[in-house]
Amino acid sequence: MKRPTIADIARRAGVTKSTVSFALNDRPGVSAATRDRILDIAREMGWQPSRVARALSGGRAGVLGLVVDRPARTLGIEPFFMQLISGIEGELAARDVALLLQMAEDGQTQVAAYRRWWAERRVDGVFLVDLRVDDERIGLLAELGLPAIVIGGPDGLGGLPGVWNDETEAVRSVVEYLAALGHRRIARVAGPPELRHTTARGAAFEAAAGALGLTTLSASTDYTGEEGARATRRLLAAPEPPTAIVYDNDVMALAGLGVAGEMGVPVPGRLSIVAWDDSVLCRLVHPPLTAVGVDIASYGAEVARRLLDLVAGHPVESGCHAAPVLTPRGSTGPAPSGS
Amino acid sequence: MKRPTIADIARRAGVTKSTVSFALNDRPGVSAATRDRILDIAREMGWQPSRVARALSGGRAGVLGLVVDRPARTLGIEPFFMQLISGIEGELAARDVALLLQMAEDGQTQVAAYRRWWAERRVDGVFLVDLRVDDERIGLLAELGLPAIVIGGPDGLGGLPGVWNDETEAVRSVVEYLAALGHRRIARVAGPPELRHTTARGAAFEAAAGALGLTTLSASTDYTGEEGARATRRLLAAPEPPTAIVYDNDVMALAGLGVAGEMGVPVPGRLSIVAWDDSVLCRLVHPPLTAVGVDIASYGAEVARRLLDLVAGHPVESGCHAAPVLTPRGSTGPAPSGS
DNA sequence: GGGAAGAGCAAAACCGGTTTAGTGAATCGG
DNA sequence: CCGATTCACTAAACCGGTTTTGCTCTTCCC
Repeated sequence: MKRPTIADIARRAGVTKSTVSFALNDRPGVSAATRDRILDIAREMGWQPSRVARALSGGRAGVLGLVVDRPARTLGIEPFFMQLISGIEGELAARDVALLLQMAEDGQTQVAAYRRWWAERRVDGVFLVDLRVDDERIGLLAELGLPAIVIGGPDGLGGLPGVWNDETEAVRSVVEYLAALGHRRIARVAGPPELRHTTARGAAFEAAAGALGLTTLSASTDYTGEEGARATRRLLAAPEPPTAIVYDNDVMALAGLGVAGEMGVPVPGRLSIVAWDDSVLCRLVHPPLTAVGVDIASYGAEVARRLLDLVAGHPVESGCHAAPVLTPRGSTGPAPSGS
Repeated sequence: MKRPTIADIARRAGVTKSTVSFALNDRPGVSAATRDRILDIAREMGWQPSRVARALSGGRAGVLGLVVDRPARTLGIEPFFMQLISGIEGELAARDVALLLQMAEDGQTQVAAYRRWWAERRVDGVFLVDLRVDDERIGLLAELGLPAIVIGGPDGLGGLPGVWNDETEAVRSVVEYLAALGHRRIARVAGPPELRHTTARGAAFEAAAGALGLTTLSASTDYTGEEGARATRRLLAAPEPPTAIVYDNDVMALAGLGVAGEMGVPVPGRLSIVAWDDSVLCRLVHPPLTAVGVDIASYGAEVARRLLDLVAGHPVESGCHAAPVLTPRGSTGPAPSGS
């Protein structure tokens, strides 16, 4: 099956390519009669513009790119990215913009991916996720002049616009919630320390706990369930184990619940569990996990809208998307009286 | 930062665009000296071909497309797709081919997506996943002449090449495994009946159970954890509940385990649970879930290789990728003696 | 030594759009 | 009634590659 081009339309309408182009793009310089005739013919022939040709003639490619750098074994299971992509997608599909996805194992590959996309003129703009402490991507994108929006923030954006969720408040509400239940020793199983995200949340956690005079413990992980399980095992085996653990993602919280079950530690009897990144996963297990999080899909949608604006040439400023909400469920309860 | 074009290179090398093109593509008609000089200049200027321009001049776009049609709330959590995409990606990235991803809520949107990608010349080929019983996409792609490969099979491909995993054998091994443990009433919590995948597995399940004289029960779901939980609740509340349940994906198995816990049904004491689609998820909970599945990432890689071959013009035939493997873990055990 | 073959490159067409410059006719103002 | 504008459209350049055609200069061979 062959695709009609504007030249085909022009031939049938008895005009030139340029007139067809003007008519199809609703630009002045074409009489109403001619315009209608051209539109009719285009519709009848089932014409659709070639994005490739449009992109070449200086127009936009109609493609945005996202590089995800977490290891595949984590990604497969963490709902966050799929939710995020789903939200982004919804916004893009409505405007006939496509999403290019790449998974990169390490930061170097990731930088290379952005650079290649730019050099090959594949994308009009990119999303930046999982900002690191000294992120070389920031400088790269600024240098290339590739429109980009940072998912996360508000610090370290280096001039790039970003969208984030205000976690300070949420962290405090979680800590206060646990303190109100009588917990005095609380632990945090954190994500990779090289992520800005992790350190910011960690600082808020320490500050909130300190303000209430709580003792804190913490462990760093790579976000995988395995490391979440290992960290939990170590925390619970300590002479003075924590009575509550906050996990930096839902997968690790799930793993923590599994370890507690395996070690015979009742939840929430002797251990309370809180998951960051609320997702369906948290509601499926028994007991269901108390969790804190935002609607990730709407987060993705907002980020997508801003990047579309940016690509369109409109000024875009950074902003907060939402404050995460704490949803108490069965995995948290009063601290054991013995401790 | 501006990107160098072959015209820039030609100017610096004192030759024409065509000579540069020939040199850069290793085609005859250029002397070794000129070729080297051109390559040096190109390297020095950091030239990269514009995929857009290449795509326009009859070449390939260097993009493959995947439309995923499960509802976002399932997708977010089901490891399958991320694993699959990860496997596909690995193969594509090595060849500088990009992956276009779209999520479509319903079949109609999905068909529209493929049609639009084709009309806009955005992709060179597409992956087809979650084949339905009467899948209109098959006919569409054949009509459009868009290279496609079906993930799943072997039936209903309508002339399109496909790759699948041989599940008949695996289903039988699961049923025999449960029978050997003394289970006589086994249930299956299946995926959507409109998927070919589901009906094929169901037929194999019934056949295997029938051959061993087992009683079977079954429930249809939409693959979400919620429906998995609901189905489990109904099955367990029956006058004669099954002693083992096989779930069509890992998320529902997880939900089933949660429901069992909630209802006070010990696993594997009174209920054995088997998950299809083995994933990290299965190893994180307590007890860990007995599961059957294949390495999905390598599955994705194989599918990607075949589609790349197809797009390159090489003949590609259908084939089986692997036979799923049963991995017994803690969620299965001897049938309760009382039943 | 003259014709054919072939190497090495230039010139130009092409892909399918967008965009600018140009043209002839109708319209307008004074 | 004539010059200036506007209107509707044509012609052609352009984006950055690929590919075909054509030209020139060697080289080979009888």
